[in-house]
Amino acid sequence: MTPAATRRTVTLEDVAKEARVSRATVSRVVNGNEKVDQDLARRVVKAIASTGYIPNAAARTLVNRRTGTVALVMSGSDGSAAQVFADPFFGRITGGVVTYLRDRAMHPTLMLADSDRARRDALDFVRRGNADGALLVSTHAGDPLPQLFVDAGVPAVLFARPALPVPISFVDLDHEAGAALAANHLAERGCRQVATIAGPADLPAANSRLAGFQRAMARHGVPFVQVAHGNFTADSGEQAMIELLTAVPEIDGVFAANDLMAVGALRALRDHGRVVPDDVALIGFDDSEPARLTRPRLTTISQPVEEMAARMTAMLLTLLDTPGTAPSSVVFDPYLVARESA
Amino acid sequence: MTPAATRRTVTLEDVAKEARVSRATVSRVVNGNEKVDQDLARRVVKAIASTGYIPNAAARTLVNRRTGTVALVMSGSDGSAAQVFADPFFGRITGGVVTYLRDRAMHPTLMLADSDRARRDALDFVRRGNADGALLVSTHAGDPLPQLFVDAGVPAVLFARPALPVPISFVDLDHEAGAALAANHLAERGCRQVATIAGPADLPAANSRLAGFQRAMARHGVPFVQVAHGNFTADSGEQAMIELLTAVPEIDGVFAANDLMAVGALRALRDHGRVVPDDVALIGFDDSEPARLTRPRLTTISQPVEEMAARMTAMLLTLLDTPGTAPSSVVFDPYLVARESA
DNA sequence: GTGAAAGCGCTAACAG
DNA sequence: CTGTTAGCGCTTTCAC
Repeated sequence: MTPAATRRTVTLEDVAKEARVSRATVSRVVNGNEKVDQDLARRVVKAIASTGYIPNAAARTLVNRRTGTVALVMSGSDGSAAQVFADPFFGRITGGVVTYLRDRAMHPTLMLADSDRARRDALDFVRRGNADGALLVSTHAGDPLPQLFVDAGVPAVLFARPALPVPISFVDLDHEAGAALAANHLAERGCRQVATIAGPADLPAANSRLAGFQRAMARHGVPFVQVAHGNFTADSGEQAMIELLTAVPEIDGVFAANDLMAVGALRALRDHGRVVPDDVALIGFDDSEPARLTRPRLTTISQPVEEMAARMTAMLLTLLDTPGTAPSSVVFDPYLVARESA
Repeated sequence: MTPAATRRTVTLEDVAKEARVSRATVSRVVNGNEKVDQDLARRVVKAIASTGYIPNAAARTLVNRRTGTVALVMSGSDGSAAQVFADPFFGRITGGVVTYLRDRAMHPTLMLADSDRARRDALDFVRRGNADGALLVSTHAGDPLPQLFVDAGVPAVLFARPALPVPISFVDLDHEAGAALAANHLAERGCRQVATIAGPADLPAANSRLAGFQRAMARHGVPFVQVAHGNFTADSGEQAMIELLTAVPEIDGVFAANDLMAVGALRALRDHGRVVPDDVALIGFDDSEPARLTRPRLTTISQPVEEMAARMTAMLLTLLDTPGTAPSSVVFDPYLVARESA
């Protein structure tokens, strides 16, 4: 073999020279494109190896208009950086996205959109062509992010239905149905003094769960359910449970709008000498890791986050390949995972 | 205002024409670079606004050799995608990295290196210039990733000291000291029948914690500590605790090499009717979210992951700005967080 | 099938 | 201070 080249940077040109062909031919071989003569191809391959050639992504992108990168934008309420990443949700979404993307030789670039400035940055990131499109994990109701992307005509797909009616693709869960599952389970156990720990009021998903739960309980002859609000953290769940305990001393069933709050509720219940599920049955939502870590283990409503994230990614890639496509949506069905807490 | 341009893509050229200046001048204004005449600058700014100009990242990168992106490579044992992202560690590292990067207008691209193929992809990603450098979260001992990057001369910094002696920068924690902190605390409580739930044997950090614990206990006159191994998951911790309970029935103190395993141990302990901390004191490691969620709350050894991740990122950026720099390392000090479990 | 040549959009000397 | 002129490395018609 010839000694490895010491040049600052090996280009297509160098390979061409080495293989005694034109740049165009090397390009064709590199991209496995057209029909290139076997012999030439062999020579090119050898030249690539001997020169240690590595294609330059920027040059490619400049002409192809493709980066192989998508922005994964975590939209959080202002200044919630730490909390966003601490939530098990983040890991699950990321896992789903990465897993889907890697098989297509693509990668997500992480972005936090928790201020006007950050939102503009995220948008500009893809407008400048740093990414081909965006995956928006949008949460709260007033989030201007979706509209921002739609207005700019930037390809994007949402995780969670937009609160405001924005013409954009999204994946979501049937939150109402999930909450109804919890209500049914509680009712079947014979719970009558039922309460719920709801999520933040500015979060559409949280409201759907609350509404779904109330409606379903009403169908079971329980027209009133006490509600306390939390913010999806364990501590807030504990706090809410304490409130509930005072408001409804004879409480025998609780539905928490996510697992983390259910974990907090579990703590409060234990501290107050209530045995779960004997004294009070408790159901969470999400079926995330924490649900499996408690004692008793949490009965919960499963949300297939990884699968949803993968689907969202697939939708974005389709959108990228077929620009004109109209927005579409996919709503996943939740199901109840019966464990020990209810 | 003139009507917004409908052109397919607005370039510097268009802005120049609109402002009646040269491309160079526009470029200068855009980059806030040199001293440009106030009047011209104003005209340019106006033209940028009226044309809706957005700089093209690829073109820029092609000449600058900078992308503003760094690869965040999570190295996992083969085929552990899901587990990597489920670990609270992942979120904490990501949080630290994103937080540090965003102020510098940079972003991390996520990558999972859990196979030879994936490792090469990660390396090529930055070699092709998709990213300026790499942050390697390398775990297990045999990991070829660090060496791979060093051999290729690609700028990279590790999270966790490399098992094999590789000339590369890294941040790490003084695991031995952390374990010793746990040992001292247990000894001070008067624990004598002590055991530890160690991490995977192929993980340097886990071994250091084990060694540090054993050594410190020996200093306290406890020459032998029973050890059971887990794999850093809660389930494995529970399993290990069960083993320990049979091996050392009179056990009164346990040190788990991470919080997740401690959570599992807590479950086993409860199931066996042992009261924590009265019957047996339990200490975890990491001070991650789960440590705060249990009842009793976990006494644990704090590892400042976010801070370490930020520092690692800072080191990479320095390396990028000053290519010739010799590898450096920063070792953080752990401290004990006393809560209720010990 | 293969090569020549024309850009992709931008920055950075280098003159003026 | 500003404009002119080369490229950065690659893909892609378009002739041969």
